[in-house]
Amino acid sequence: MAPAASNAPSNAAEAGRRDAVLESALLTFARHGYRKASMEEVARAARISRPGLYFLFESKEALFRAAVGRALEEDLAAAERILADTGRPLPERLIGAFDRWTGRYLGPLSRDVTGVIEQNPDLLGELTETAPARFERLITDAVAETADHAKAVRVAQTLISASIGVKHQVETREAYLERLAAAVALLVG
Amino acid sequence: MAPAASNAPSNAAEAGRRDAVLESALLTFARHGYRKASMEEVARAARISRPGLYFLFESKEALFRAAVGRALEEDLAAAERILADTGRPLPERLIGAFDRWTGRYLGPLSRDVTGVIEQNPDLLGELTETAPARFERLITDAVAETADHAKAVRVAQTLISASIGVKHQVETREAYLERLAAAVALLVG
DNA sequence: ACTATACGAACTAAGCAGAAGTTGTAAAGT
DNA sequence: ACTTTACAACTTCTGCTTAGTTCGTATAGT
Repeated sequence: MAPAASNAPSNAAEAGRRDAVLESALLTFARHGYRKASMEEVARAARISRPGLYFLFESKEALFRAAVGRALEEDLAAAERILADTGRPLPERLIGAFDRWTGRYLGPLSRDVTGVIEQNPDLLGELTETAPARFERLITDAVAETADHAKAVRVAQTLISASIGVKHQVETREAYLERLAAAVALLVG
Repeated sequence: MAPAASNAPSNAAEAGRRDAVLESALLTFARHGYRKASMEEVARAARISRPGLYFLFESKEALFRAAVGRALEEDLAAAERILADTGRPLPERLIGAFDRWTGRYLGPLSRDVTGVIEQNPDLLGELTETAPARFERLITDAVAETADHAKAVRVAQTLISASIGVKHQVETREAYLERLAAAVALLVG
């Protein structure tokens, strides 16, 4: 066991530092892929030294898991927040949640955030299954505001399938949102 | 120009021969991919000699285009036939059309028919765009039986997006049909 | 209307040695 | 709580040669 790599941050400042590193690390992984993104490059992007990275994270794998895990948690939390804002109409909230979960990662700039996650399920473990399941749960619960549970399940599943399909059909976030809005209007009108 | 490779079949028997060759050729291409499927192997599967293949088709590319083109045409024609059978309820016909267009190519046996098409758009030319566009047209026209044109367009697009999404989510034809049936029931009920 | 055989040109795969890059750790410094 | 520098072990890339495939065509045969 190395003396470094304190996985539990001891104070708020250190936690913020970790978060900033995870943020830029995810972008670097997304840009070059897990394998071709070197720890050197990740460290440079985070403006720390490479051994400094190993002080914060045990290994490249652990760093990758933490970066993806954090992004997923944040998107899930943001989606939950958006859906909970019952002041706004349900369709609007649903579109907001999908935008945060999927739309956000479309377009030339960050197209491969999804890709780098999908292409390394072995490194991420159960995350690749639990996170989408949690998102489905959020959508189902939101839809259940206006329909019984059984129907909400089917509407949520169809919405998610449509979202995945649209993601494969379009190139831009705008086009995604347009098509998704149509699906939402038809399915929960 | 070679004296062989008569692209326009001169009689019904020769056309049937070509069709049988195209059928097995598509399966061979699907199983090994375009590059790794050799003309030798395609010929063997079609029970003719390799020079015999060159008598029927100008080149490997032409054979591939013909094989994919024929499959697409047949699926499109079958979908059109199914949708035209107005004796059956619309949802049932829609599911049948989607099954022929997409469901048919799911599962361990022929999983890569779609793959070999998607991975060689350069060899297929505009086919990869026109065929899906024609399928969308068929679905839109069918949905227009029960809704105005503007809504039919949106319903058809959402149905197709959902179909693409489900295809990426499931492993078997049965699971695909189950999820698609739910989408159809919700969108054209 | 094909089959069998053969052949050149081009491409692909396999092996392999050496260079370069990467990971994770250590040590010393501030 | 880091940085700089350094190092061993490992993997990946590069360039090269050789060997093997594969495409497309030709020719002779039935």
